[in-house]
Amino acid sequence: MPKLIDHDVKRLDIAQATWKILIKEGAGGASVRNIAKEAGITLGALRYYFTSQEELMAFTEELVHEKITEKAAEHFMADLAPHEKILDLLLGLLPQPQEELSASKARLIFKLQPKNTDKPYDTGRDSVYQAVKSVMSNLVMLNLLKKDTDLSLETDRLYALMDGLAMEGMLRGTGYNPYKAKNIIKTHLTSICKTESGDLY
Amino acid sequence: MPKLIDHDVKRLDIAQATWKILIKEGAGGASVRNIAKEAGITLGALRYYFTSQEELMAFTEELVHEKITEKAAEHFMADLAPHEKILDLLLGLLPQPQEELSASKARLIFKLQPKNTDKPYDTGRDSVYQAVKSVMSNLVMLNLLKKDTDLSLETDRLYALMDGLAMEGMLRGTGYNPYKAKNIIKTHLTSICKTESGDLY
DNA sequence: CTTTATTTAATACACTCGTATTATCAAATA
DNA sequence: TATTTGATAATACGAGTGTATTAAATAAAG
Repeated sequence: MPKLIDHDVKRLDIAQATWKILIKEGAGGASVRNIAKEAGITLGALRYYFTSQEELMAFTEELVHEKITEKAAEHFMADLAPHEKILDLLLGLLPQPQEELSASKARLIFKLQPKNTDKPYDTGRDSVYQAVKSVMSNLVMLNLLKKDTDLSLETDRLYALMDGLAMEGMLRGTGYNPYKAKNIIKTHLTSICKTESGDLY
Repeated sequence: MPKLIDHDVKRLDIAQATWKILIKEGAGGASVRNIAKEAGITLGALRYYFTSQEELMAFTEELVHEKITEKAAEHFMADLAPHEKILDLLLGLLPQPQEELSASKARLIFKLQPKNTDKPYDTGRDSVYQAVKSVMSNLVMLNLLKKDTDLSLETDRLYALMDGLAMEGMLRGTGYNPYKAKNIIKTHLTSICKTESGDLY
């Protein structure tokens, strides 16, 4: 009977506005009023689609993680050599310059946002950690890792490196050099892979 | 003529209270009222010692960086084998469990705090970056690095790794395992150092 | 056209924020 | 002791926050 507005589409619109605000002003600027203004709706309209700010944030965070997981899956299915695929995948997890809706930055902001629940951060729900795990698992399958590699340790090492690089990418506004990040990841992959098969990276 | 209260000592007290609040509640909880309560003084008293919140924050951030630089210098002068010194130094830059006033956590919080100035983050003023640079520089002096090492790249790689590990340490409350971090750093140092001199780490 | 459910808009409430103002208290000098 | 100056305390102001409430507008169904 009412106006024909797709509820889910509108929720996506609002979540994207939230996303945009988060990147532009950080978590501190993500007030419901700011978000409503960014989405071009009023406060009441926003509250019609999301009954609380917490719900909106959870929805947006989920959206960001879905986007990252999706992107990683696409890279996995690319028609490239394994080492090329892996390199592209990892680079895709970092902020890109002039990226309007950076999933990497948004993920970091959510990750660093202190939840009122005092439970520690759950890496199991981190899309980037899952992607890194997949990458390492693939390297094992392809028998590319050096002998006597501690898989768990190397997974955590690569994960920490990715988080550090992502942070660097987020904090540096314009003067961020993605080529440097690419070279760092290449160096890292080379150092954990067997050397016998030549310089893959 | 007045009460005999050392101005600078009191400013340090307040800065320490700020530090404590930052770690306990994050940057969002660091309101002047919260800080005053933590320091056991009133709002007016706080404003007497710091004319603005911004000044207080800058003072506290400076204090944190001084503490880190100091600690790193101590480690450098320790009477240990070079590789032991370096390992201890790097570990000292990470959050330690049950550490009341963690300089590492406080530094990260400041680093991630979006300044109203839109200038990008200046690594030159980051005490941890300086420490990492010193470490790498030392490895060069001692001729411990592998041949054809890209010093700038490896410095940035280690820096990113340290930031990632520090983040992990900050986000995990109780379930944080410093031994894992130690092993990761050991592995990393081994991978960038020459192998001929045996397993140093 | 009227009804009805959906969507929007506007305003209000209680709270916290940083800052400012003002008066009061304490102690060392004269 | 009186005075002066450092230090403290209490309160207020305007802005911003999340949420709640209520009235209005919209468009499909009868």
